[in-house]
Amino acid sequence: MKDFKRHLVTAALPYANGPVHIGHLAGVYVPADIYVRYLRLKGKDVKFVCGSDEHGVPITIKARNEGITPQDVVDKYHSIIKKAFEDFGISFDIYHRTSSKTHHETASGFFKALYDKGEFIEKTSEQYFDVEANQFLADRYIMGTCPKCGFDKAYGDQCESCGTSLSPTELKEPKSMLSGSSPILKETKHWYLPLDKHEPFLKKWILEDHKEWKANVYGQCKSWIDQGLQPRAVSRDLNWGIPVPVEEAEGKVLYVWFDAPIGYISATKDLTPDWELYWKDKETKLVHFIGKDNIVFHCIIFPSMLKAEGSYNLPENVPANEFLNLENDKISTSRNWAVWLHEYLEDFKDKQDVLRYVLTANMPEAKDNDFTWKDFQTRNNNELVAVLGNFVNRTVVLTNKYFDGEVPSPGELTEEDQQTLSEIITIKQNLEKSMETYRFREALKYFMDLARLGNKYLADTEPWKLIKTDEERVKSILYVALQITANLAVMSEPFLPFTSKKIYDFLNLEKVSWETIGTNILNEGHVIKKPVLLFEKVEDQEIELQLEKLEKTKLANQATNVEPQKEVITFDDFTKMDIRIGTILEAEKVPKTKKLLKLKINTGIDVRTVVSGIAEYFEPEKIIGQQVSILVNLAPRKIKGIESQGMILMAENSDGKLVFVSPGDKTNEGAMVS
RNA sequence: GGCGAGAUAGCUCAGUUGGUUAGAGCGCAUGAUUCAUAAUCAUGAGGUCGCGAGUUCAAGUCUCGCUCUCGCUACCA
Repeated sequence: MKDFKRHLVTAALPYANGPVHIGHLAGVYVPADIYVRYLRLKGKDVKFVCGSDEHGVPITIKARNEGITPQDVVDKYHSIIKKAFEDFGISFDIYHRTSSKTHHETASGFFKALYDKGEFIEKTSEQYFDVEANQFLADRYIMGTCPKCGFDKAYGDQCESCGTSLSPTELKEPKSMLSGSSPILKETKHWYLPLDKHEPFLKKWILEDHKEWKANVYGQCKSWIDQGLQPRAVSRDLNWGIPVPVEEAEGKVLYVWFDAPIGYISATKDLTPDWELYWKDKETKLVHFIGKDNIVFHCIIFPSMLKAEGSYNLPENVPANEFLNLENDKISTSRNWAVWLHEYLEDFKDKQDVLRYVLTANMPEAKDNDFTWKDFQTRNNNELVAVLGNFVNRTVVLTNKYFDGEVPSPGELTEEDQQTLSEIITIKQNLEKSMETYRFREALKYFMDLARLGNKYLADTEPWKLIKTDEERVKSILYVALQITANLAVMSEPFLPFTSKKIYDFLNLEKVSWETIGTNILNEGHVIKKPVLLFEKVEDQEIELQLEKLEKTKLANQATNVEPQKEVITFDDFTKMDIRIGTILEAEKVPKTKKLLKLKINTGIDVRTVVSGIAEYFEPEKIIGQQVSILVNLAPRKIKGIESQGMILMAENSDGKLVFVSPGDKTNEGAMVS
């Protein structure tokens, strides 16, 4: 493995429209922090940069909804996020933000450099423009009638009623959400990064030169490259963001994914005047820590940008984690299904390390993992308290009890003693190997092995018995046990920084470097203090409290999930709809689809074919004979080449499951619903 | 449906280039121990490595097909 002179480590920029939760921590920030702390302990020259990603359309929408400015939104979440990271000991050298002046200049300059080199292609297309507000409209700012379901409040990118993805020009009667006026189509020019042009380079760089990347990362990159890369737009018509630094680009900003990764560079600039060393010197190793949703940006797009510019380093590795679930359910900000970092600290004061430990031990390195409170309790009680905390405590207590807290001078060490001490070095080497290959849960396991080794050593040597007969021997034993404890203080620092500090404190020791591991860190005669408990048990009731909290969230979601009433319609509007009771005669899956069933339905009027997206919830054989409500006078529509003549009425419950709307008692086909 | 990732002990997961009797932690059982936050230590039970073929002297590991889970994507009136 090449030995680099210095390291630059980045962690994905969190998007500043909400606080951060355990998923963020487990996926990106804890592993990055462990890695960086380890490098620092080894005396490496390392910079660890991150910051808030503060541009993009969702922030402007949130601002509009809350009646505040986008700057207010990002100010609020930037400070919440920044504090959460500090509280958990995520040791950034700088936590920056993309709304800063430095970033605007850097991103702007980066664009200009590529522009001047002719690295972009320009394309002109027609987009909606609000004449009153004098600006182009983002897809989300256009509302109109959905061409598919007729819902009159569909957005330009998606109809919330039927879920269809749309493009703004498909909407009927489009209206601007800014002024309410009808927008006009107007030509607008945008700049594209021709990823296709970089394809040969990416192919070699990733597929040949970086086969060591994690399977999920390598696989996803390969899939993208194999499918052929397309030019990607790097500008948007929006007024929140970084203006495109070209004369003819008034009212345009850099697309958020273009500006966000440049945030790593801006952060480094504000951190050190030597920033170029960290970005451009070939002796610097660049590593991006991200979640799996960010793989394409960090492995394909950002490297293409850097390559196009020409003077920057490319990442040596991009260790992306999978996702963390919570109690068997996807973590979701909008559904409030998460453990928020600031709330955790309210309930578990000063227990940052417990969470860091549990998240590391169960880190989603190779596949999605599940966080459960029960597991949290078990790991705390059976591993942190029983193995680590207990070993340190018994060693320090014994030393205080037998030798008044003075590190005893050992006699001649037995083979067992030496064996045990040399084991520390083996553990150190294993741990280093894991760290350097980004296997942090494995590294954590090795660290815990050291505490286990200590417990075993004490059980085997039994100093509490020997003290009655052979005090000299006990001196050697506690000397060895104390060295293990001191080694634990050093080794725990990357994983459990708060705990590490506690151990150092009562050992009355100054922080030492990684390379001290395996040596005798505590000198004989050195006086240690009384121990403090490193961890305390988590009781059942604390866990129940958390589970209740989640249960409440579930209930609250069900309550709030009820859609508000739609616009009032007249009786005439209603009578236009012809809804009948029908019976399903035949049902079969539409080939090559996941959700579609082709149904033959006896409507009383006739027998007709209806295509319906219910295949995920019903097996075709089991719904034959089922009575349903069917809208019979809906205009026919072709779906997957089959003409669908009507629409089955379904109710969606709070779990998202579909149920038939059918009469309570068996009714004759063709009966009208009114 | 397309693409990617995953499926190994009751639970959570390792298993790097195919190589002896498939490992760890937790849980469980039995025993030892009492310095320690009733914490520790030892031993043991427990696996058709998702299913089915194939390549090989040898397959958890490679190839093909299938099933299920997760993510992206398409389909949903």
